[in-house]
Amino acid sequence: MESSWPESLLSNRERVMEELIQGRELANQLSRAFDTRLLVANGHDGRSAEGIVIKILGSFVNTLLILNGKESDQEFVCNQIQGNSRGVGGGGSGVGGGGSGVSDGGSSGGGGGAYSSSWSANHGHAAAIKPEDYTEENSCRSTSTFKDRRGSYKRRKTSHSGTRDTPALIDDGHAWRKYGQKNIHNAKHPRNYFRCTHKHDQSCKATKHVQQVQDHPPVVRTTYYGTHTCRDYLKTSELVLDCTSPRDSSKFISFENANWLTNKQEHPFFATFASSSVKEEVFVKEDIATTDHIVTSDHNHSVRRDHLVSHDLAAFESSGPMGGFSSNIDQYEDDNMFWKTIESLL
DNA sequence: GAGATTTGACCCGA
DNA sequence: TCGGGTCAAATCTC
Repeated sequence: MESSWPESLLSNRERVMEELIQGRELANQLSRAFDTRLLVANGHDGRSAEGIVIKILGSFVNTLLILNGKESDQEFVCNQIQGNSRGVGGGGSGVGGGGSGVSDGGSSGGGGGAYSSSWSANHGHAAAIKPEDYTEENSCRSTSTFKDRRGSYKRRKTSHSGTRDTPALIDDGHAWRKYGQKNIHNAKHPRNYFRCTHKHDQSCKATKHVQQVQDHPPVVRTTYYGTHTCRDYLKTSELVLDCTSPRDSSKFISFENANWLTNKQEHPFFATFASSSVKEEVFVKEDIATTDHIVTSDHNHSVRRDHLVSHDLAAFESSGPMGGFSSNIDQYEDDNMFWKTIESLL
């Protein structure tokens, strides 16, 4: 089989594999630690977990840099992460933080979640509601005045993008603003309605509905509608490894809540470690329809990174400074063998 | 004072 | 007609 990988990447394959294997090992360690609650039971203060998480991040960062033809030093990467994780732990703002932004309750320490398969099928479809639909003519019928336009909207049709069940409200990396709450017929808990904070300034059509559907154990169902068309570099960045055939879907790794204002000019990748969030989350999605693996820690870290590997090609819109990453990797999509190996590792 | 949340009103589709 | 989705004024929080 002739590989389409360039020589530089071929020579780095082993290193990539080593990094990924190491990352997997570290992730397993962390997973075991949380699963058995050893961190608490043994009186750990969380720093051991932090170290593991940092190593995992460093390993994946190394992998990505290698893939991008850049050398890296894991120790340096870890230092970058640790450096930014100090002195910020108590605060936090933006999505999920205390203060501004819809925080999804700010209770992101829950843990696992699962997307419905419909996410993949529908993600990337714009919401049925379009700005041009909101004309005076069709949105303000009857006797409503210009000031009193409550309820004047065009109801969505089929823009359902996916659902996610989690034990608690989670921070999905986007800035949401609550715009409504309704008691639902035959439902124990009210449904909360959120829209993207950038609905108006960037015409982002993404919305979501959040409703607790179960008490014991608590299950919160988040239903997403539409896709984000906003560019919030202050809070969100996404890194994609769009490297398999469309049939096999994609892998993308997102680093969310990145502060692109910090050093972004010099190296946008490392700029992602300048976050000021309070949560740390490693989210590896193997297959939306089958298996989810989520490892979440919530011990007052300043680093919050989502590593999301999904099968949704359309999910990632080459956004912001990370766009080049995707294009660099795209050309190697024929090498399924290698990426299947990576996939199995992840 | 700015931005987020609450809450009742209004509209649409089934 | 009813249930659900959205709007927007009022209120709250920082």
